[in-house]
Amino acid sequence: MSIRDLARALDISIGTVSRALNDRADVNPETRRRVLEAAAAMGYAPNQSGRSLRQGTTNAVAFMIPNDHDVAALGNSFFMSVSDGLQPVLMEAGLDLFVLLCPSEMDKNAFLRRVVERRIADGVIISSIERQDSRIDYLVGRNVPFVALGRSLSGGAHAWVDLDFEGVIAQSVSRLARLGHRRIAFSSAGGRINFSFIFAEAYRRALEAEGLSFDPALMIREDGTEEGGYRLGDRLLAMPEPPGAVILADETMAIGLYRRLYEAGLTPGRDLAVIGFRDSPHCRFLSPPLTCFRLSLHDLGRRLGEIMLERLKGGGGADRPPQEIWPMELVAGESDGRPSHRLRPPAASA
Amino acid sequence: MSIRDLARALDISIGTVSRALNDRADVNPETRRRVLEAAAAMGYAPNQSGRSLRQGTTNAVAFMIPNDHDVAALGNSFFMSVSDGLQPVLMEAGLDLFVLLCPSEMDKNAFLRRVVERRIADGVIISSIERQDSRIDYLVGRNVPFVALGRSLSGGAHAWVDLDFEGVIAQSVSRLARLGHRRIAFSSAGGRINFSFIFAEAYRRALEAEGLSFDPALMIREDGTEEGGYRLGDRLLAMPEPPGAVILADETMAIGLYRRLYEAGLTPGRDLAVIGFRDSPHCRFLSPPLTCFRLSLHDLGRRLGEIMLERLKGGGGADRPPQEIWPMELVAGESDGRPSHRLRPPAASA
DNA sequence: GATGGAACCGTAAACGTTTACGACGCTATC
DNA sequence: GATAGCGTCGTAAACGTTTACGGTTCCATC
Repeated sequence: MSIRDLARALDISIGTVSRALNDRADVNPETRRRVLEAAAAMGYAPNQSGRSLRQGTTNAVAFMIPNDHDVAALGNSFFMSVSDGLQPVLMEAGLDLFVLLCPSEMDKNAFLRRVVERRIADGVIISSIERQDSRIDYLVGRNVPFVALGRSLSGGAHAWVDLDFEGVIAQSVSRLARLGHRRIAFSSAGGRINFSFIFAEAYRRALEAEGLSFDPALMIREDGTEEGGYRLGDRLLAMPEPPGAVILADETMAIGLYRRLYEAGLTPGRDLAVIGFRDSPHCRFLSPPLTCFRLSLHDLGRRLGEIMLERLKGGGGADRPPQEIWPMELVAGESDGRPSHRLRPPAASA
Repeated sequence: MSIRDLARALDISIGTVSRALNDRADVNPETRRRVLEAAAAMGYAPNQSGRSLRQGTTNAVAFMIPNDHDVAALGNSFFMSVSDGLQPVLMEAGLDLFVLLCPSEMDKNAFLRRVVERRIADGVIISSIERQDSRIDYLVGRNVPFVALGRSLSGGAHAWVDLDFEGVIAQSVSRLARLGHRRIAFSSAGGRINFSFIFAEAYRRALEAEGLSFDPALMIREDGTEEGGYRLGDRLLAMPEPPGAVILADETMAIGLYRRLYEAGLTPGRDLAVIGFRDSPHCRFLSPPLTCFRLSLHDLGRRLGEIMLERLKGGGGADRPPQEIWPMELVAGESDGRPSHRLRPPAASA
């Protein structure tokens, strides 16, 4: 079922069929109608490989997301929501969206190179951006249209979209300081992901802005998972001089942290102030409600699509590529009360 | 950077280059070495469109997952984990995996047709199978290699893999009955998804097997989300004759249900026995621990990949397509205690 | 009636691969 | 020394499209 069959059935040339299907000008309206009708009737759709080969374009955009274990928690709901906004924008423009999962064992650079060199997509969206990310240098070097979901020190004038980590931390610290907190801990996953660095830097600056001193012992590295949050609770409880508040770089941690606190007979918000990061559905049912920050991932995804289309059309022209930081809005819960000094479990203090 | 450039650089014919790259027999080992070396040095990778066009095969498998709102909750962790097992198997065989998200506004059938007709992938994995699913008829009719993640009444002898819903319900009901429960509710999302029907049917049969009577009021339809679980709690509390136990078709509901119970001053396991479905990471931190069922989604994904490879190789031969039901193993928590009659909130009973 | 132009359509090349086929050179055999 | 066979390689066709180019028809104009 190729264009040839369709042409034969209609007794016209394949050139005309192609023009009719592609809405070109120089074709008789009546002919176009017949072609479209026959195509629908015979269930014809152009072979994408043929088109790609001829046009040098695949009509597809690849969204590369890592399947790492540490991102699995975050990634799930996060990337799905983003894709949900991204997809319709691309589809509107006649582009397919291929979500590509980079296997955990495979090098992200090698994976990306493979995708680009085999010409699987016209444009790429990369995520989980590292502080220095060679994928960006590679894409810039090969002049591949792309958008990064996350900032980086690499590259330079490439398009990216990112969340306002600085704003989140600044708001959190200042809010806690207003409540009277002077020892505010911060927990992040570390690693090479750039937002870990941004978070850490913003944390120090925010403390400074509030006139609070920085204590290295209060910057705690734990996975951004439920388990990580549980272990964070362990560590906080074991500290000789525990903080009165903790800010989480990943709200998923709150689930584990809450659990650990409850096990110790403590209540979040009363015995330890907790502020989470994103207002994710899985945390919406924590009790007491978690203070965190809202952002429409759907809108973010849509914007990502728009930028992608721009990059594809522009062909890497002289226009400044957009670089956007999306603010997040505080959602006040009841998890971040005034300081108390009850963090030691009752058993220990008895 | 095509095969022609590579051939020119090596001063041999493109035919030989192609044979060398594709590990064909009739090529001098020394020549092959030179070709591979040059390809690596010059960063050459065969253009996928060219290959596809010539071979009539795309070296890709499409994993079509819906982006519906009701599956968004389930889908997140579920599909990611499955993909994580699936991906390496395909990659080992030189196949790319494209995760395709069907936009919520778009008809699933139209989306699938588009994918198949444009020859985007050699094989398809479909999910969220409905009781009668025309996608299956379509794929069978067009002789497209595929595996369904979920049973259906449609099709017939096609390959599928599914979870053992019957076993889960039978185990849950019998376990609760042994604990002395006689009024056991069941909550599922309904809709056209086949597992809703399977669950409902299995529920009735399991009651019968235990000599318990079926009460339509105890089959409660709610979304398989946190919110759905919360509303389920509302409804249970409002019942004139509340059940002593409830089985959830989606463990995510447990999060909302727990919350609602706590708000009413009630404790899962003591005041209401709760059994969830899957042992998902998001429920692992519920307190008291949720009784649910374990299954390695990673293994399931791997098996899905193996079956896909089989289907692609077999070319739809005379062999029986595999149809597998994966058993799930009970993980005893503390959420399913003996019956009590304290479901009415203390305020109401006081 | 010759000419120009517009509207429409057919022809054929090109995209980058793979692969059937045949050609070449060499060695071993009778 | 002719021949067969093997190992290696080049040639060219084919996959399904799109598109530049030229051709045909028809109508309007001078």
